[in-house]
Amino acid sequence: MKRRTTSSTTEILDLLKASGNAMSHDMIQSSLDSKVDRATIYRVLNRFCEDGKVHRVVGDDGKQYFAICSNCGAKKQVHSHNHIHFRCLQCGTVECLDRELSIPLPEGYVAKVHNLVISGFCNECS
Amino acid sequence: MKRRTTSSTTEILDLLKASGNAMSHDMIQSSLDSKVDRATIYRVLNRFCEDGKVHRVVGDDGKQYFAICSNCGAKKQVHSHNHIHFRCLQCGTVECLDRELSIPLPEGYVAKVHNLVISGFCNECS
DNA sequence: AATTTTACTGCGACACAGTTGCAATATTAC
DNA sequence: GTAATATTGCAACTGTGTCGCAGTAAAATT
Repeated sequence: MKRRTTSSTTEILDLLKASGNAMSHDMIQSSLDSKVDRATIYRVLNRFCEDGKVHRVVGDDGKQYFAICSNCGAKKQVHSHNHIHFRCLQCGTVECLDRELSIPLPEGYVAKVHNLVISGFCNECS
Repeated sequence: MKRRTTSSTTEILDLLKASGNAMSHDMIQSSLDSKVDRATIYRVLNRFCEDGKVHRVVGDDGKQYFAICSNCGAKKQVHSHNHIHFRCLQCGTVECLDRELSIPLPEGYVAKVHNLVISGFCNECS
């Protein structure tokens, strides 16, 4: 399945690049200039994840957030981004912290996805 | 609002104690002997969380898991349990890892909730 | 440049998790 | 035993994310 570039894909990718933070579907939808269907946004984002262009974090609010991390751009093929995200309970911003931490697992355990989110108040809101 | 002990509350608490792992709502419902309404289970669990009897983890599947951690029983009042959970993608088990890690946050940031979940395959399933 | 191929989109419907209002019930206090 | 009120069950509802399908548009082919 070859990928095609459409106005939706470029707009969404540009938006994520410009933002720098992790964005939820509804953040993306309301930030887009043109009207793009909900389902399309989800499909675009899922494709980006498959292609390693973007990674997904699930917040403690149960919602998915999508981000292009500047510092993990180099190693795109690594599915398991083991850095931490911070979600502000006040302003809703979800940012990547540049903390790379290696967590030793018990014998016989294999890690596939790291979902590490700390929620609280960012420096703007605390 | 004083709390009352009912058959639902004791059954659910006993179940979580016996299990030792973090359980989702549907795991709990199917494990209960008596039929308890979905909404009731959620309400009971939310009350337990408020009272600090139980803590909540949100998996990268977006679902809530509830657990009584043996090792964090001592410091009940601490809302922010900063230990890590492991969710097996095969068998669905969600367990507490005994790793306590302190994550330094940037200046001005205040942590309220730690939601640290690693998904993969446990030693039984890998 | 026109045509074909097929990836992508929009719409609607759906599945699921979790919450809430309300009347009925059961627990606790008196 | 009776009164006060926390809890329950039911139904309805919200919100997130997915899927099938027909129509559209990007890319390849001619």
